[in-house]
Amino acid sequence: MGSVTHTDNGSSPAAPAARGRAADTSRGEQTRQAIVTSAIRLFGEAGYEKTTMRAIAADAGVSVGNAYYYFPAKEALVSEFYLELQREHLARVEPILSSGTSFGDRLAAILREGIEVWAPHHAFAGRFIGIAAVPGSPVSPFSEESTRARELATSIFHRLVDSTETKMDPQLRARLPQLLWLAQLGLVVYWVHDTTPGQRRTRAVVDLAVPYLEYLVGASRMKIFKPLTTRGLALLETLWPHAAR
Amino acid sequence: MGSVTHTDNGSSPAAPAARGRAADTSRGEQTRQAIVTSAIRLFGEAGYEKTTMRAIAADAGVSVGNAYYYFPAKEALVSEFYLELQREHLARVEPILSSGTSFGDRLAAILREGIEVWAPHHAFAGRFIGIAAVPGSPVSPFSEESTRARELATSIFHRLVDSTETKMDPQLRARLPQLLWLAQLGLVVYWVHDTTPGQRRTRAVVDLAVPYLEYLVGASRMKIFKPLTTRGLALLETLWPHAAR
DNA sequence: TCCGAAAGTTGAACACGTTCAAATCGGAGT
DNA sequence: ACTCCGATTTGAACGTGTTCAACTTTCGGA
Repeated sequence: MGSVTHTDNGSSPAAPAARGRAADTSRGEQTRQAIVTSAIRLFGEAGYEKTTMRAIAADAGVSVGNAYYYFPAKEALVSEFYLELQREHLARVEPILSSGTSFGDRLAAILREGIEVWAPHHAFAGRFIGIAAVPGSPVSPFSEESTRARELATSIFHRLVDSTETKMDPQLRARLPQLLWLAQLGLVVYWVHDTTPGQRRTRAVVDLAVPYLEYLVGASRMKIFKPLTTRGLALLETLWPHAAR
Repeated sequence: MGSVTHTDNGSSPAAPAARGRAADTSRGEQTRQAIVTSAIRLFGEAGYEKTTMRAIAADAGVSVGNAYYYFPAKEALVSEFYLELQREHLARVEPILSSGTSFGDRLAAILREGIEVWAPHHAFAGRFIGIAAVPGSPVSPFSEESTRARELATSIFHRLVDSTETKMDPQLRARLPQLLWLAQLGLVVYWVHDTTPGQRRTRAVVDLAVPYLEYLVGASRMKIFKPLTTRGLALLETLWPHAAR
């Protein structure tokens, strides 16, 4: 869980006078990490609301004000939590991508691992989605700030698609990673609202949806489905122009 | 805008001792309305965060505590705002449903009117979605509490589908209203995040998506599309069992 | 070795959402 | 007219996220 190489994410230790931007002064980075660690643990233990900034600061052994020196708001700490889980997901996905199984099997495995990683934090995820859904938020999956995280996520599907031999419409192939990312987004929203024990409903949806997607993808190369594919992709192009990754 | 007949919604004036449930004691209802009116106006003027409970109470001429006698939280007032706009949308949709134009034209008109109604509150809608997205929230479109609002919304699409003569798979016809509701939900999410001036991107999406949907619906009765339709509906059935309206 | 500026840190203070014990009101029953 | 009793109303108080002016530490260069 914990010890994953920390990719230098965009979050800044310097809210004031952000010009210096040196790699990481040992002291500052240490404090920052202490805060993040405490926040993640407390969020996981007590949820979002119950975990107060004062508690996080106390647990990390710093003052409240100091936490705000490194993070502009409580929400920013949530995004650290998210990054932690995304790294975990990424690590678990690696062997799946390397495996030689079919497109559908690997897609299902990727989605299931995502659910698995988040499962212990279902309650927290509800709050998280509330924060991520508001447009201005840096945690929003559509925001400028999360471009990196978005690319990281789509890169998974890029590798999946690139390494699959399933025949499909070439235009679709080019766009499939983004479509899968969107599908995953929808799945997450569904999962968060899924109150069945262990979110078993969501798992059932995956079981059904993945073969369906596989079928659709395969069908895309058939002549009769061309208009469906083409027009769908045209819609996607309006929705999400290809230039903007 | 303002003077729409007030359908007796579920919100309660009685947080404490809610058993009596009499129609509406003149006094209480008057206070309640004053608070709602002030809240809606201030939300519209200054947004969600900027509008404080103290300001709402002051504007309505009551004490802060009194506002909490009628509404359990600030969020509850947001749902009043939402209801107001939904009523407005409903009113505008009425003539559209009665019009004899094609399925697609009416669907597009319905969606466009929705955008029109919300357009002045784009910023506010961002916050609103953040609140609605969290599972426990009574404002969540999937929550128990908003069953009524959900039914009201789907009823629009029910009437649209029932009064359309477009040929389509009968199974699909039975489920189409819910699918359209889901599509509308997606559109709203997209619109909220659409930063193009006047949200013109969203309008373009409607222009493209509606004919596409019309095409898909029409195609559903063709033999070659049967598996696509059937399996899609099976997925929907898992996702959202028909029994649970 | 010392200085000064930058980085880091502090805790009190502020504004806000929310709670609650107490005060007030209004009308039904006598 | 009087008395209850529930419905309504109040405002002070609490806990929270956030800000900020002041303080301390660090460290490169004279």
